[in-house]
Amino acid sequence: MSLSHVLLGMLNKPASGYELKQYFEQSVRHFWYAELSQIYPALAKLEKEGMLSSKKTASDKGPSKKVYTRTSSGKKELQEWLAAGPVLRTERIAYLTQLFFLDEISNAKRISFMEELRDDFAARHKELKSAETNWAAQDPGFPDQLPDTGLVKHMTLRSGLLKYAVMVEWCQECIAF
Amino acid sequence: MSLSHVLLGMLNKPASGYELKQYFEQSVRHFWYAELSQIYPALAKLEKEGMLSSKKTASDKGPSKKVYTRTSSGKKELQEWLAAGPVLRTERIAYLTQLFFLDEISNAKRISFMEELRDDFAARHKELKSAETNWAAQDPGFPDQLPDTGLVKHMTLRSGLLKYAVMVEWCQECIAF
DNA sequence: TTGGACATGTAATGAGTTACATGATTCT
DNA sequence: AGAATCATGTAACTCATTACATGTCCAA
Repeated sequence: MSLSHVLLGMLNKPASGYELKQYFEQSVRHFWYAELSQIYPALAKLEKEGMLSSKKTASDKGPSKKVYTRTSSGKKELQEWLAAGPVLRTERIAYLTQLFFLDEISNAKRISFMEELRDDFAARHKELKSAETNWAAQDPGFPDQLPDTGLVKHMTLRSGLLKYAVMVEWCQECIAF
Repeated sequence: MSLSHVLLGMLNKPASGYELKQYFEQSVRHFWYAELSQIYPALAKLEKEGMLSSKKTASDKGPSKKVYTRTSSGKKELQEWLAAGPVLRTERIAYLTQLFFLDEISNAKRISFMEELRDDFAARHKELKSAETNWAAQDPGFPDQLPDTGLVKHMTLRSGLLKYAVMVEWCQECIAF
């Protein structure tokens, strides 16, 4: 239901598959993941469906690339997806599932599991914090004078900061217990 | 990588596919989802691999059912999965992805999107809260005298309560802005 | 007797992962 | 010359969703 929509969202500006993968890693990566081997066929399919158009373009570094542009039909599809409201309760959170069954392993292993989890949440929090710092340094309008585009990015960023902060505390509480 | 492990975890006590689906809806549903049409073949595969054994058993209500039991090999597989540490950064959270691109729709639509999101978080919080209340009513040992099994369930429940509470507040903040 | 919960599956399709394959360009 | 990065893909496989198909047992 979804990589296509993510790509349509990212193709706000024309880009090649390789570039899209890089943007992925810097932003959407925190809540969506895709391999290049999934991205290329997805782009081809979107083009076949008329949501994107492409043209070969010389690259500044490396071989020539296939740059995709979102068509009006692609934009419409994206807007319909968004206007239909949030896609809810489809998340699959492996670590919570594991935690739910964690009584199947020893107490020592449970603790190191929770420590690893805490460390990862802390790392994610730190990543977001530094993204925020960089943004603030580069953009004088941050965080109060943002355009719509920046506003929703900021909201997304903030949800991560709040969530990971709570989750780190929660892990500490679990470990302490 | 995973429905199999979830099933192995739930087969702590023998159960049929139909029963497992019901347990799913009551517990794991908050962080994992599976259709019956996915569960049945997964159980069959686990049996073929020697992780489960099954036998046909009469039901109190309805036709006879196929009750699966976890074998020692199945238990070992589960423990290895858990001992390998948390499966991290594989979550795909559709609503955050949508939010990230939400500047593509009108302000009015953005607000109703956030309201719907907030209402769902609030509903999830309420579901967990009532699960906690029921548990407390039925179990005199709740929450301080829990066995390992109950302890990890409580930890999981608590993570959801904390997370959804923060997310509701965050939505409010977004809407107010 | 009919509707609902109980019970188990298959088939077709779509989405995602892992492994493989190829080649251009740039930097050292 | 060799390594790193840039660039695009295919193939085989696994996992997940949607639609279909079938049938039992019980209560109203």
